[in-house]
Amino acid sequence: MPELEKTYTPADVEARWYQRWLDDKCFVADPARVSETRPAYSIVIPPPNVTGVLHMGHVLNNTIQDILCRRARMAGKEVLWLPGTDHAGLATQNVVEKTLKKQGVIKHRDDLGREKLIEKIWEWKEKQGDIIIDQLKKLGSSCDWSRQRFTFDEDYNRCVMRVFVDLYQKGLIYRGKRMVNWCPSSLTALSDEEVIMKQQKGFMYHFKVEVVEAPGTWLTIATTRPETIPGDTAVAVNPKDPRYADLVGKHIRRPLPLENQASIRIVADDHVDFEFGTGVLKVTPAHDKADFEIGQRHSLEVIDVLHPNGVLNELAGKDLAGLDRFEGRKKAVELLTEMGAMIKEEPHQNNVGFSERADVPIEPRLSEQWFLKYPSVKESQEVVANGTMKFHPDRWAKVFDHWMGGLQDWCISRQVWWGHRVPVWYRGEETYCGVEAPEGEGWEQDPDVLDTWFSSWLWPFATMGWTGDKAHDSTIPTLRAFYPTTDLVTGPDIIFFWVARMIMAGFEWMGELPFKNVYYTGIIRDKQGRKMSKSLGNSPDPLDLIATYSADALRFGIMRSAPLGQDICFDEKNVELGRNFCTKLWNAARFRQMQGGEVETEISAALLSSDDKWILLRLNTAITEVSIALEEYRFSDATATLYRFFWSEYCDWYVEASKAVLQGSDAKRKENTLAVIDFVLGQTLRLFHPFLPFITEELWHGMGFNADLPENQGGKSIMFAVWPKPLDADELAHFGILPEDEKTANEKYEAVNLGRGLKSTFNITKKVRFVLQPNQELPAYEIEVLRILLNADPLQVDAAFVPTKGTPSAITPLGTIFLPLDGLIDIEAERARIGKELTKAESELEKVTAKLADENFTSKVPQKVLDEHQLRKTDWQEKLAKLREMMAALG
RNA sequence: GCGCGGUUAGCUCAGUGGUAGAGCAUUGCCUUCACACGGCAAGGGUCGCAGGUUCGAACCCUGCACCGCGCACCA
Repeated sequence: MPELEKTYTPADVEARWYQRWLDDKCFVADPARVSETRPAYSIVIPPPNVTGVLHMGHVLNNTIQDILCRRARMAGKEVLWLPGTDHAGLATQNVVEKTLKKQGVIKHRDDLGREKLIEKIWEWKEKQGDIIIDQLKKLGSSCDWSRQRFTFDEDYNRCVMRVFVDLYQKGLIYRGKRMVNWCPSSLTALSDEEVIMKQQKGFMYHFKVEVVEAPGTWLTIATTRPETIPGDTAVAVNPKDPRYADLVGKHIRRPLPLENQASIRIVADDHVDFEFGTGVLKVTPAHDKADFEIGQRHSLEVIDVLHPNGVLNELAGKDLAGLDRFEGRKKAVELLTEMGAMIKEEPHQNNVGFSERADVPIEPRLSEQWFLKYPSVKESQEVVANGTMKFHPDRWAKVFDHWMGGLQDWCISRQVWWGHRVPVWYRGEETYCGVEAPEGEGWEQDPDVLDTWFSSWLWPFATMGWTGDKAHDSTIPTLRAFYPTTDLVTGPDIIFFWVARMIMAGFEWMGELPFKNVYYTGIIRDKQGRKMSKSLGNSPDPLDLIATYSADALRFGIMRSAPLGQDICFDEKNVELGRNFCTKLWNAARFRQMQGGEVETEISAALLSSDDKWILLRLNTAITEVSIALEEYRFSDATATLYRFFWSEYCDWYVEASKAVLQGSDAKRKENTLAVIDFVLGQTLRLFHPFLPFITEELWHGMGFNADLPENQGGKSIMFAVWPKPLDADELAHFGILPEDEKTANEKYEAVNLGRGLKSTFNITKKVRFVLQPNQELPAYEIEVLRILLNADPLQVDAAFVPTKGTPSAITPLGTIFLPLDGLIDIEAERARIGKELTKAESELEKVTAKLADENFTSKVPQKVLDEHQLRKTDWQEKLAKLREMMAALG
């Protein structure tokens, strides 16, 4: 057995193994290997933005995917984890534009023009685009990099074009002039999902207008946006509102712009809530969605008073034109005040839609855009509702269903340059839609590009070579073998953006769901519960964490704190704990090596100690728990089990107890104990591998566990070693392990705990003499284990032991343990200690006795509960009697 | 307004009807021959509040409060 270094150096080890895995093509999926006995397992990565850098959300998300993939590999599946990046239209263009501006290359994107800017972005992508990919590799992600995709690759672009054309031909895509969410900063339309409502503190302005037909009659209007008054083309009241019934059909004089105080109509519309404000609504069809609809119902003129960038235009009048909308608001208030129309302004809270990316209030704006009526809605909704596709946790199914039930057409065109261009050409009155440009002269392509998500929703199949030609697609090995994918791991924040749309796309073009399970991670928060974000600067750099603690530690730390379905409260302490855990694992392995000898593979049933049997049973439990937890996506439970099993059960109890054999002189027993250790360690490394890929691989080889294994079953890499199975009934019988063996060792450990407690109570820090007055026959081996675990010197076994007055003692399942403290007896302290225990025993006994005396209880309770209480009563009675004896012995 | 989560030890969380748990943190002791990134031990909770069901409630039911999220939205 080779010798392990005294300290573990993760940085070297992690880099070395990752390169080895790549060189050995360990992550490459081969569709040809898929068979009935070797089922396919696949995940497509949620493609990170190509401009992105790894953040804690990626760490969480990709660690989970990697765990699932590695575990599937060990379970004998052919695994494809398909990676790639997203061109992220607007986001990327913003980043590159900003960089170019900073470098002084341009002042505005028009300085370069469309083609040149796109060229620049491609250059940037070639240079910077793999940063996040490299970071994912640092984390240990076992993606099949030979299949890495980019949503703007040529092949992928063709998929997007095909889908557009298909939907166009089906009549599901149309172009129309509609009210859309306009971002005045990015100068593009946005989908409803890209608008975030935020509560804003502003003012409600009340101003009065005069009725034209009845001079001297004034109406008061409440508005939050006085700067849009020049765009008003009516005022509206509720038809049922008695206050204004006689005014409907009359006109008011619009106060702004000053040079054009037009007379506009008073209309009646049900939309107006007469309890809100003054019950009089100014109608600005160009700048409000609801107003636009009112305008449609009453055939109102639409006056757009804003430039696309949010600056008021000449229609707003000479006083307002050229002002930004917020400046214009102040100016409009001034003007109204000056003319005496302003009645009051009061603080007002309302919700304003913000552009998700640019973080500025959006403008509802009338413009010509492309829209999509969602396809395959019914199938998509059903497949989740009936559980064919499972959401974890399943409460997201309800959220999904709700959204699917209220679908609005999707505005898919964007007025940016970086993205898939709308495949539509115009020539005079002619329109052509096709994957390729039309033949002939004079065609001009639509300038818009498509929403990034219009490409992302094809990800599960467009990455696998999909062409849209059914006959051909059915011959594509990757698509055949790995679609539909098994699991999708993503955040619930993109359930509408991405998940829902992928489901619809899957049905529409593959005729099948795109994945069978969706696991929604939590959102990572800092210790104060705040969402991690760049602007708050509260997100640690995962690469720093990896440098400080190792990738394994980061993975373990984040998994430990990621319960299913809940947000994650991130604390670097967890990563530190992960690091400590790896160190523990390393040292435990070293301890085994220091015992010498080769890897022992033969366990002799006859030579198994009670502790051996115990640890084998605990291992069985751990294997079962971890396996089930992983199947149910309970990653934090799985890590908790691993932690408990390895640190507490294996290291703290089993290894310490085994020292009785290892430090003894019986070579045969020693060899057998080593065989148990090797078996447990080998299984443990396998269980840990999905979580801690690097250190487990290093130890797997360092300990020689790979020797004698077939190449594809752990000989080459632990990642192909067979996932542990609990010993079955036959195997347990073969080793002579009975369920009660667990109890036997537990009783011994309880005795140890009590003995240590005594020592601690009396502040004994050195080796000391214990006396055990056993209540049963105890083999020498057990005595020796007790002696070692108690750090006793000596441990005297004496059934007839008569303690001197005041000797501290404890009642244990194996008998009474005494701590004879010749000359050091503090009778008062011991009396106090026993007194405390007495009180506890008395009160417990009282409680259980009272319950058992209650007919109401005994007559209604199931037998099992009754027995349990009866037993508890006896236990406490015995204990109490002993304690009284001990007290009496103190005199 | 509608809906969904959450509220258990200082912190992060397990615990779906039968003796309140874990890890971390804290405190004390220990440089014991794998590991001080370690070992041993100790202290610490009327389970958000109020009712109800039950022999028995952290757990089931009703209402409320607070925190977080989503959807909708009235100028």
